[in-house]
Amino acid sequence: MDAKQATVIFEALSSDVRLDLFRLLVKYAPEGLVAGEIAKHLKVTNTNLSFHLKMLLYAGLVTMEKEGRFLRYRANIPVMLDTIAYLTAECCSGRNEQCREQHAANLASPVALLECGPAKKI
Amino acid sequence: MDAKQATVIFEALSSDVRLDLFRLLVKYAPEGLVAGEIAKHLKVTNTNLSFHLKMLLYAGLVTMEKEGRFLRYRANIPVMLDTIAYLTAECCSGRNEQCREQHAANLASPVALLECGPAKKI
DNA sequence: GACATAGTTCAAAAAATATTGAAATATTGA
DNA sequence: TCAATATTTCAATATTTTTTGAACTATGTC
Repeated sequence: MDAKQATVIFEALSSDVRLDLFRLLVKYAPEGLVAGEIAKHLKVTNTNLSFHLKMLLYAGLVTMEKEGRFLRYRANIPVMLDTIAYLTAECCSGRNEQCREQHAANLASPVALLECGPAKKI
Repeated sequence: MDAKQATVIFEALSSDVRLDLFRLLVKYAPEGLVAGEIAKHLKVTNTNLSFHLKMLLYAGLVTMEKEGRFLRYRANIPVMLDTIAYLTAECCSGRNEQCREQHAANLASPVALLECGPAKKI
């Protein structure tokens, strides 16, 4: 994955509606949902749902399959895994061991977050 | 991390300029860079750089520290690790086995070592 | 064929984001 | 103190994204 593809994916995930949408499809994986079922779960008009689904499709985060007169959407998990791999590479930049240790420490004691890289935290 | 925070982070990463900016700061971690140094690396006006840095700060992805008359910016790696943990949880949603298989099939990248599933981080 | 259903596309309006130059703030050094 | 430097804030403009309702396409049913 390159930076351009990554920004398209982050843009796809940067709206409340679309993140909810994607998480819903993950929840209903691997069967997915048809558009009408999605509309029942989320409070958006059909038109707007189409718009956001198209953005997720463009980013490659979901797939679409025709099913009679329905359209079934599914989360594309491998693309999400590639995204995670990209962030993992970007966030540590060759300091993977260090980051992994500190992340483990973070999980062990969430209050005292250890720093990975810079010695500052918010 | 909740969905609201996640969308703010994805929004921060959804612009070419800001993704480049964040990756630059990761590259120069843990020392970070002062604003002027950043401006030399990226082709952006100072004003616009300030604007984008502020968004990354708001998302928590970078930290700022005063240094005489300079301002030093650093990537906040723990926040990125939390983001990866969030995506890892979102992408599999209780179907860890299935995702792990897909991930194994995906492992062309030498970097990605994350497993899938909420309680399985690193 | 006529009709209802599922979902999309289109065009316009509304809202949010990005970029710019000028002015402001703060720090350093002479 | 004065001038130079580093960087931000402000206000205006340009651009992009989101939302909406109406019209359209395709499928299934009677």
